[in-house]
Amino acid sequence: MKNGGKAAETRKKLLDAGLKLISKRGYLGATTKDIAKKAGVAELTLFRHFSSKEILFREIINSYTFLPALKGLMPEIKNLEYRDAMLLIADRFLGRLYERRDLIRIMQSQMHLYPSKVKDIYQNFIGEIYQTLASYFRELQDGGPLRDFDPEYGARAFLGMFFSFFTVQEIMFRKDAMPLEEGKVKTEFVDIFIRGTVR
Amino acid sequence: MKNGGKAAETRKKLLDAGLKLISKRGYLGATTKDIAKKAGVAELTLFRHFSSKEILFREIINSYTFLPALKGLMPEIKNLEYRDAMLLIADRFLGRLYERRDLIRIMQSQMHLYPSKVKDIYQNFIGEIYQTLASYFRELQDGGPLRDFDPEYGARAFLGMFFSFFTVQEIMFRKDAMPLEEGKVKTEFVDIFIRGTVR
DNA sequence: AAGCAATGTTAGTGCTTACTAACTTTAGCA
DNA sequence: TGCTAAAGTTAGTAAGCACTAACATTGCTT
Repeated sequence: MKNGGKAAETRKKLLDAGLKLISKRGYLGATTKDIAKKAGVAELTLFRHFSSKEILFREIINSYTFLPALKGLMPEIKNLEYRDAMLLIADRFLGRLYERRDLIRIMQSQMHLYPSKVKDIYQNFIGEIYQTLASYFRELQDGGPLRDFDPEYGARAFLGMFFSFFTVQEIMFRKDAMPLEEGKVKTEFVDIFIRGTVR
Repeated sequence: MKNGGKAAETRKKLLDAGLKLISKRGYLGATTKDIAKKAGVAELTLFRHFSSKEILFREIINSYTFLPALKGLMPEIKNLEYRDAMLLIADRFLGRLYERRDLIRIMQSQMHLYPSKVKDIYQNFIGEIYQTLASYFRELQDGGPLRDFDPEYGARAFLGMFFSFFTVQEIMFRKDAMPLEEGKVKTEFVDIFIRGTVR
């Protein structure tokens, strides 16, 4: 392994440690000393890789920005029935949220520090999902099985149910209050979204 | 006005200023100096009312805890049609969220600092709403117009749509991205919840 | 008018933080 | 073996933080 490879490895360790600590304690609560310790390097090494704490934070946000999560799913979905498609989308969406829970925690708690940056990320992630889902609805409305509701609002309603569930379960209380079972959440929410609640 | 009245007034000003600043900058980001300044008093006065910053924070959380928001609505609701009832609930719920947006911001970002305290508050507020709504569903299922879904999950789905909408709109971006119109949100979300999305 | 509770003013303490300087140690590669 | 990039070690700085001491001032109540 080259020397450059070692530096890149250290850099990665610092980004990982920073992500976890900041998501846990907030930007101000996570000290450079602790981040370095968690990464297993000297504090000075942190500053050799990132000239300030703020730059480290920016790099964390950048490097962990997630790629589109749903777009690649669309071809696959068009061959499914409506209900199965929605179940799949719910599954992937929740999965993505779980994968990125640290980043989401940061977004929710550090929004005030870097509003524009975090906004960009949010729009990359959630915004793209909204659009994809809304256009899927549009197709199914045009001569398809769906009634005439506003697709944008529908996408927000659907994803909002799951996002809120995720927030309560994972961000606010770590599993120890108001537990709902994940599998049942998917089917119940999807059924409500499809059939509504009246007989 | 008595002297005690003046002290109580100062105390209130400090609680108000603390709520706003902490909700904006976080617990660590809001300094006692700034809180006192915002309240229009000397920093020392803050410490004469609250012996430490942490105690000030606790008092803020305590004093702004909201009372049950939906329970009092139930008698009123039983005379309404299902759709009108759900619209009213949506309206009150969203209204309550707007009223308490500062506290909710704190809950979302400072959860990790005081998990048990904030958890209590959350359960007072949201938990009670869930229960109330779930039992309303139960009644309407028993020989009423509602089909047989799990009422707990239904309550979470319904309130989750609105909570998520509120979060995105008010907490994450202050109105400047992905705007949905509030009135339309209520009717679209309620209609989806009632009728679903298929024809 | 006098007393007293509440607040202001000024100056400070000790601690922690982000960040730096100067020098040493390690480990891969020519 | 010796060069070099990368990291370690130690010791520090300046600034900001929560919080305190000592004393002066305000204004309501009687």
